[in-house]
Amino acid sequence: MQPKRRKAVGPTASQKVYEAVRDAISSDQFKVGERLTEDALARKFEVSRTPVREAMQRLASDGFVVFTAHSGALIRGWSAQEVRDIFEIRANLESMACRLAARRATRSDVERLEALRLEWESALVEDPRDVALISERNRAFHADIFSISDNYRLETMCLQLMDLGFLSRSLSRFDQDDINRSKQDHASLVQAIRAGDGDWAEAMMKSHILAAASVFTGTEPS
Amino acid sequence: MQPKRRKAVGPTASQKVYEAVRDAISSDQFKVGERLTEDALARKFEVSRTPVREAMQRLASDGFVVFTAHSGALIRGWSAQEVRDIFEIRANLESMACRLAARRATRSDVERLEALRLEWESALVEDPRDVALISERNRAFHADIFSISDNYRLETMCLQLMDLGFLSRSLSRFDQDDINRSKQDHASLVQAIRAGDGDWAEAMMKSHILAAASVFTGTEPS
DNA sequence: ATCGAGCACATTGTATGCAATATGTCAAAC
DNA sequence: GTTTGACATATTGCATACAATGTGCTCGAT
Repeated sequence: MQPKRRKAVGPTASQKVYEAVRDAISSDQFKVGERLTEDALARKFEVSRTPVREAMQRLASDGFVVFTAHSGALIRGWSAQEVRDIFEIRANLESMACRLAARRATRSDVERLEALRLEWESALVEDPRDVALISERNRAFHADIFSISDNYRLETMCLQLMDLGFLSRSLSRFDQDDINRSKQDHASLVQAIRAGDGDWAEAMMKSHILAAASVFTGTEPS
Repeated sequence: MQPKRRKAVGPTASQKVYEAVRDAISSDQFKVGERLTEDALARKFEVSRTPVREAMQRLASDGFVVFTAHSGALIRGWSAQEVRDIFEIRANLESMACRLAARRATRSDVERLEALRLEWESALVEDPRDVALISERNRAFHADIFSISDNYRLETMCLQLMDLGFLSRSLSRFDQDDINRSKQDHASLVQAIRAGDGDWAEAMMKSHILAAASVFTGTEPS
């Protein structure tokens, strides 16, 4: 509960549109190839086209939409090749972050991470069908590792890749074996980081991600 | 020489401003902390503030400027820590690209890469003080490796990191030994890729970048 | 002299209008 | 029936005006 600032002016309209549309894309609320017309979004959020355009620019920069001049923004889809490429990069970057995290984690970092892991497991046990909640907590767990790595740029890049949108789609393809493996992976990750064992942590994360990739690869949605 | 397209309409004003400012930042034409006011840029490029704002958004997204609401864009500087972080990431990502390039390079890829290497060496020999040209050709050489890796996303990310701006600043700190080592590194890189030896190529690139990092690290400009 | 409140100015954020461009439709030619 | 061109419409790109916010300065109190 942070102190209320005087003149606590909210985020700008542009920012709000950006976040709303980004979250909508991440949670798969648009169809691939769907066109995002500025007027429609402007009406929907009750702002003018200007902040909408700025939000679109940023979304395009992040890779959520493709933006061609005079033609506007389309929700982009991912070819099997692109999905494979992205998992390849994630396997490298996130395992790197994990190595750093193992080297740099304090005792309280490890405790917080473990708490996040348990929350994720709870969500998994309580309602295995609540993909949104499970994804959210999985994201929080991974994001905390990035944060512990204490390399801000790396953290940002990892988050960007993780948020590209097929995370929740990926989870829905997991069977029980995949879920059990993931549980074990997360537990081992915390253990490796707690032990300060960079090699272990790195290898663990790499295999964790490549396993997720193997579940996803070869499936072409929509 | 590409065929003239009908209706070859130029890039948009926003795009032109973006590229111009980005190149200006990359080639170190702004002082760190300098404020980029929209009006000033608009007058300079003879456009309105609207496309300038869009360019600023993208530059902020790329990490060239920091953009705080109601305060505008500042040329961002890099702490020693951030520079170290970025080199750390580059060492990982670019060596990954290099491994992929070694696996996937065709004969003509290797020939083109070797040609780029030789052009870079020429620039180095002809006028060692022409930092801009040498940087440009060094960039072309590395960029070609990214391209050969055939992972578009990876290519984009590597380019973004490489273009963050202290590349040319870095080069100016090289002494003769550093230059000789770089020449040897580049030659070995081509050799490793030609041989299709992913391990070698990856290790070579990693050491190449970490060596460059060690030259740069500990020096805090401006 | 130093500090703080308040006002004036500079700059950014947003809305709106118009110009430039793309997209879709329909008719005519083959 | 298919294709090609032109025209009408929809949508984006940019300019301008105004509102909201931040910044710095003056002026007065202590």
